Amino acid sequence: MNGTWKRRRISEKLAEKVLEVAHQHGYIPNRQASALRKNRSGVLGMIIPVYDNRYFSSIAQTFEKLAREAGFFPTITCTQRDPELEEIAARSLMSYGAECLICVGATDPDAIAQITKPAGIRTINLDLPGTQAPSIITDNYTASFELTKTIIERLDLDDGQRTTDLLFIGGNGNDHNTQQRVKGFVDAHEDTGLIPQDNFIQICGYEADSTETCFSRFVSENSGLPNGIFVNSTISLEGVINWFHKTGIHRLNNIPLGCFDWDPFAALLGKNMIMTRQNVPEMMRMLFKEIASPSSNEVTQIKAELVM
Amino acid sequence: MNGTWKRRRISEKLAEKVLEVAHQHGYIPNRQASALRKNRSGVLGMIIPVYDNRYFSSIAQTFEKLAREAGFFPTITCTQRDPELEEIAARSLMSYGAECLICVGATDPDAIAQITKPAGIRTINLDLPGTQAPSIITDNYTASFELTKTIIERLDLDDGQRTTDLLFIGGNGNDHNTQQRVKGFVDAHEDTGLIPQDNFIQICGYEADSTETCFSRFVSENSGLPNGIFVNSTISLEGVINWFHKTGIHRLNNIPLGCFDWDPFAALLGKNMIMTRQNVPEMMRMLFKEIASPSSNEVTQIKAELVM
DNA sequence: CTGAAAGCGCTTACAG
DNA sequence: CTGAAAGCGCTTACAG
Repeated sequence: MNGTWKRRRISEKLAEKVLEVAHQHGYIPNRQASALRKNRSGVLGMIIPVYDNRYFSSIAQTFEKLAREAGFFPTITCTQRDPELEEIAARSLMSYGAECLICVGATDPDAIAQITKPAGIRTINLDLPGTQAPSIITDNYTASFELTKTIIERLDLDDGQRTTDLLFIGGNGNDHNTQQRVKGFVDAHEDTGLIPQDNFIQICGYEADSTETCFSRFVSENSGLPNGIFVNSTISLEGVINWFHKTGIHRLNNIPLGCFDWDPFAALLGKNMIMTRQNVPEMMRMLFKEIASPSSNEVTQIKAELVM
Repeated sequence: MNGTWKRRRISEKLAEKVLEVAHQHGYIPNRQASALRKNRSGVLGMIIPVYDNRYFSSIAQTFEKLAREAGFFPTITCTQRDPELEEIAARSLMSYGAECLICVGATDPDAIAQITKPAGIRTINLDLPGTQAPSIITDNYTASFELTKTIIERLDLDDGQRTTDLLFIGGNGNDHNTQQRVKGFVDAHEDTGLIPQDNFIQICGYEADSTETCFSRFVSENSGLPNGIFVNSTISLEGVINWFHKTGIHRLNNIPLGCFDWDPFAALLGKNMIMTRQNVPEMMRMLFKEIASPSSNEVTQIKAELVM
């Protein structure tokens, strides 16, 4: 049934007859048994924070397509940015025979590599880098630098003003991406001869709720809206937009709003929306190159695109 | 390692010692071998059209969460509304031992039930119904009726006008959901003493591109915008919004726009957006009820919610 | 009560 | 060249 008859003295005619009968009876090979014997399952596991935004859903969709085309069986599991769930999911995928584990935006990729290593299972990091496995990520610094510059150009600054009153909001202070994006944000200020205020950098988590709360507090402490906003992900953007929705959505039109990540509907909100679109197809291409021929534990950075 | 020691005369102390050593060595049980022997894999398979919209991504996310809570191993695969890929994916999931196959928005759910039946594998349909397995779907007729009524209320109709000039766009004429939504659309007209024009019902596929092309053609043939628009899914909405983006996004404010499906950013586009939000948590609750205790091949309809 | 054998559905090295 | 045995990592019915 698996084609090995070709290596035997079995006629094509007989083989076809057998295959035909098997097909009629609805025979489906048991890949679990095959995997057990061959010590090769063809399963490619992926853990990903969530499905419900364009960046991650597009990663999941492209990954599945390419994996199937390469003859693998893709299995994705979403782990809600919960490090404990990430470990459980990793073990579970290994239990089910995953040959290789792709960790997307994992809280602690090195901890997962630590689990897979003794079992001889490879790990590849995507979106957030680690040190124990090859990593493929966006060039967050450059993309953030460019996004910030573009927002600053659109700000309504007084002559001789040294500060921008531009707010950076959202993200996780412990993750590499947020750190690099803050760095790009700060450097873009300096590059323009401006300085960002300390309390204008609000790292309050990615979640919509926490971002909305944070933004609301910021506005009341600041006694008004900032000059412009840099939102760190579409997930956080939901929180910011919710605040505007509750307090007057038209105010969105008066303020330059940059968002790190892209969404087709969000891109059309307000008159001043600028979005960063990460290059998912290219990241996936690099991922399958890495799967096909393993390299060293280096970080590959992919350029993102500015969408206005 | 699997807990059966409790049925033997093995002391807890010894068991713990063994488990501890196994843990230190990074032992992970092989679920494929276990599944082979027990003839029970714990794998729950799901096929779904795409991940990249809120409705399907939320189904995927909730499914995974509940499956894991119920002790199953969820495996989702997206099949791009391609009937051939749906069959391949179904066979593939069966090969990997899926105990039960959940078909979400499948083009031909009965064809898949036909494949799984001989292997003794259950099928459950979600979103689109079939006749060979239990189905859990949205009450499309009622939701469409209500959405249409709400759009009609907002139309700027002349006194004595018999037609609404309200456009229905998007969807697939062969699928049950589109048929029911068109029925609700027509009946809501009649209920108001109005009639929909024939050429104002444009079933042009769900894809953004085909909807944009169709809308563009409609506007030029109609020599202008319709009075209002009923868009059949957020996927089709992307096409309509793209058209407005290219031709003047401000015009969105002047036209009541209803969309069957919900998206947090789309909900805030224009001043006249009305969205139908399908009740994913309730659908998932019913799904796991069905998984736990199989019923007959009936269709369960879940009410959707209107979001303004 | 418990050790050891049989067997799940495959693949492949080996004997004849 | 090819039939039949061994074995992948588990679980469980059975013998003693």
